[in-house]
Amino acid sequence: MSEASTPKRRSASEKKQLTRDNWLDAAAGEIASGGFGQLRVLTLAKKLGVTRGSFYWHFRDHEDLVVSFLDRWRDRRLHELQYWEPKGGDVETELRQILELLLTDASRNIRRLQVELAVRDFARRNEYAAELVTQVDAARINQNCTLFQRLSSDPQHVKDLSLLLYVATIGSQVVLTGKKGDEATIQRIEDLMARVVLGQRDEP
Amino acid sequence: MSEASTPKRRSASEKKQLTRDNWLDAAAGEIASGGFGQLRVLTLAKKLGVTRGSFYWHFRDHEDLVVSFLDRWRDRRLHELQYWEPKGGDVETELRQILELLLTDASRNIRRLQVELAVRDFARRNEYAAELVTQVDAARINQNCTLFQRLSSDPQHVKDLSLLLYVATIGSQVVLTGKKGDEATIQRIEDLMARVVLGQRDEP
DNA sequence: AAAACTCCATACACTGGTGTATTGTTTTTC
DNA sequence: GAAAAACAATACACCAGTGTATGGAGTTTT
Repeated sequence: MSEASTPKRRSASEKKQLTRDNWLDAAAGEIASGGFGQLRVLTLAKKLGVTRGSFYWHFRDHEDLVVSFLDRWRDRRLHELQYWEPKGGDVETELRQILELLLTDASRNIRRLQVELAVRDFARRNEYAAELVTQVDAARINQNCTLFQRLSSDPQHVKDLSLLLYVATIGSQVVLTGKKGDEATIQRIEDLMARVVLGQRDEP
Repeated sequence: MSEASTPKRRSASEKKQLTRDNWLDAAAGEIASGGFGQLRVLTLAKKLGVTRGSFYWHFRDHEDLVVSFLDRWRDRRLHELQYWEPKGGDVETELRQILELLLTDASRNIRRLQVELAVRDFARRNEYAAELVTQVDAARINQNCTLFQRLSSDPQHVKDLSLLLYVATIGSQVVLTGKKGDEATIQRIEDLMARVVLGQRDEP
């Protein structure tokens, strides 16, 4: 979080020293492709071109790595919500922006998506991860609520719509996992959701 | 969780011999709680009160167990779709039945849900599992389509609604994973989805 | 009842992974 | 520029898990 002056670009030839964050970045790759269950410090070390001796300098043990990774993930997910304020004057365009952010945009960054799904899966058997996931979920749904307040005056209705939208996006990310033709499908869901939200506006 | 610590000799007290399906059932428990990554034949053997010698008689190796489990899962998921024909004369009550089946009913059987989520997660890094999941997804969405044909005359609209409903259900199962107050939340989603589907009826 | 088949136990070899201790090599700091 | 601190390599002990080979114990077949 606090190192801005040392970007530490390490290529194979430049043997720069590693930071804790470098290890976490490498871990992200492993977690994205194989989940937390496949997270091996040995594999990470090979990937970074060092031995495990380095790892046990930066981290206490394997669990320390996992917890640190989860913490960083939570912090980043919560922090990024700040920049989500849409700035379209029209209500409909604003909604479109939100939907695009939640669906199209999220599906493009497959690495981030894979990590999120891995964290969600891990949360099913790890108390700490589950706690962080609920925090992030709550924050996001709450965020949607504030964005949707312009669409309806009924607060309960706003909450319901936010929740529906959220589970729909998560479901899309789970079901449509990078297959062909998913782009178009996501677009269809996006359109439909927009129609749903706009159509349900202010009718109790 | 706890079993008799006498792996020594299985006394002839009606100790029935194991079948392939018994092993698969035990595997379901492990997969539900820990995912495919935690599937150990040693643990299974302990759970069943035998040693690994038995396992390697019924299965060629660990992979054989996984593939067999996935096959059985696919077969059962496809087969159960047969019994989903709702028989409510009214269109709305029929829709309600479908929704209850997809949301409330599915969330109650947490064991089945956990297994499904584990399979989905495993599918992200296993080609074969991914293939089976797409099969099941397609079959279910298609099923929803046939059920929804009574609600709209536009086939594309029917497809869209089916897909939206499906991703919403999956998303619910992923997000609301057994926390407190989920029953009520699911009920709200169910109501909202019903309003969405009925409200969007036959308007292109 | 002997042979054959089915199912399970035991023992062993082997792999891949963790964690620790110790030493070696760079960077910082004074 | 030397001491100190940060980082990394090596070697080791150790464990959990797989797969295989082989030898039983029950049951069924002939």
